[in-house]
Amino acid sequence: MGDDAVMSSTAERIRPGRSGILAAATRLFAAQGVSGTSLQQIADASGITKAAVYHHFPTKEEVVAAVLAPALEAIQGIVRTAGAHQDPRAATEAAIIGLADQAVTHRQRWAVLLQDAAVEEYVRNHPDHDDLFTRLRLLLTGPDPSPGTRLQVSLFLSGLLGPAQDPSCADIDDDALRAGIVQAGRRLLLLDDDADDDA
Amino acid sequence: MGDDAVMSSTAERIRPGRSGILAAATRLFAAQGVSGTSLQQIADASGITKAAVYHHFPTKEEVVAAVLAPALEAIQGIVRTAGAHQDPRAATEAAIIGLADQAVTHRQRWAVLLQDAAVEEYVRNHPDHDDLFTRLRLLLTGPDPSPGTRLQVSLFLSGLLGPAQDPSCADIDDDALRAGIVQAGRRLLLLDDDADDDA
DNA sequence: GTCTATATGGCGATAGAC
DNA sequence: GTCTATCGCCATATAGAC
Repeated sequence: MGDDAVMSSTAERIRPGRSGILAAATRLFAAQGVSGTSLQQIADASGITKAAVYHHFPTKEEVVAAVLAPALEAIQGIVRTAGAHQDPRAATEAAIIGLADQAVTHRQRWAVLLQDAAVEEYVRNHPDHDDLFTRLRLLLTGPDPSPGTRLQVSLFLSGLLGPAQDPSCADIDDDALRAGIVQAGRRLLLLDDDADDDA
Repeated sequence: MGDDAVMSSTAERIRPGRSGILAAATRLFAAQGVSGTSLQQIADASGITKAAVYHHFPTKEEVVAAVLAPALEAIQGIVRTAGAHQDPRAATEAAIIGLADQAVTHRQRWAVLLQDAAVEEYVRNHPDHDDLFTRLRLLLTGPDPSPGTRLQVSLFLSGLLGPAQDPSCADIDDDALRAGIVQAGRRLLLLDDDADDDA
C-alpha cells in the first residue's frame, strides 16, 4: 500500500488525505479552539504539509465548515424527526435524546460547533444555520415559550457538551453520559414550571 | 480632571489607562475568544497604541490573568461562604446562588473564564486555580458524589453562562436571569436522584 | 496528491524619543 | 504614560516542480 508509511509512534495514527485532515482538525479545534489552531498544526497532525491541506480545502474557513457539516446535518435530522411528533412534549423529549446522543458520540465536533467563539459568529452569519438553531430551540421549548423556558433551553444547549468534555467526568462511560444528559434535559425542559421541591 | 478627553463617538466609551484596557480586553475576549483577539484590537478599543498596552502589562497572558482575577476571587468567596454551611444541601444552594449572580453580573468576564479554550489550559496549568475549581465542584455535588451527580454539576457549570450570553435570552432582565439560573441549578443538583416525573 | 519555496501581512514583543 | 518605529516570527495563502 502507500509509500508514506511513516509509522508514527505518536498516540494517534496519522491518516492521509481529506478524512485525516478533518480528523486532525476536529481534534485540534476542540482542544484549542479554531482561532488557536493553525493550518501548520493541522498539517503536522495529518502527516502532510500545509500546501497539501490547501489542495483539499481552499481556505481555513472551508476546513471549519467541513468539520461542522455532519453536526449540522445531524441537527437537521433531529429537527425533522422530533418535529414529526404531535405532542410538543414528546417532540422535546425526542430532541433531548437526539442531542445527548450526538453530543456524546461526536463530542469533539459538537464542542467546536457549540463552544467556539469563532464558530458562533460563523453560524450567526449563515442564515441557513442560524434558522436551524432557531427551529431546534423551538422544539426544545415547545410552542409559545415563556422567558423562563427559553432560559432553561439556553442553559441546556450551552451545557450539553460539558459532561462529555469535562475531565472530571472522564470515568463515565458513553451510555451513562447519554442517560445523565437526557435526565438533565428532562429536569430542565419537561418539569412543570411550578413546584421546585424540597429543602 | 483628565486631559485626554477624546470624547469618542463610538458606541462604547474609550477609557484610558489600565482599567480601560481591561474593560476592552474583557469585552473582546468574551466575543472573539482570547486566541481570536490581538493586542492591536485591544489597543484600538482602548484608544491607545499597542506599546502603551505593554507599558501596563508585560505579556498578553498577564492581560488575560488580570481579566480573570476578579472572577477567581469571587469563586474563592463563594467557596468560603458556601463552605461555611453545615448542611451540604444548604452549601450547594448557596454556591448555586453565588454562581448565578456572578454569571449574570459579570457575564463577559465569566464567559472568558468558563468558555474559552485557551483559558481552560491556563487554569489547568495553575494548580491554585485548578484546586479552586475542584473545591467548587465538591460544594456543588456534596460529599462523596455519584457519577451522575458529577455529571449534573459538569452540565450546570458548563451551561451557567448560556442564558446570560445567548441572544435568544437578550430580552430577559438580570433578576429574571439570576432566578432562572438558580432554578436550573436546583433542578439539576438538588433534586433527589429517583423520580423523574411525568409524561 | 504531495512537495519545496515563497509572497504578504499580522502577530507578540522591544527600543528609545518625548 | 504614550508615542513611532522596528524586530523576528508565524499566520494564511499561492506558485510551480514532481
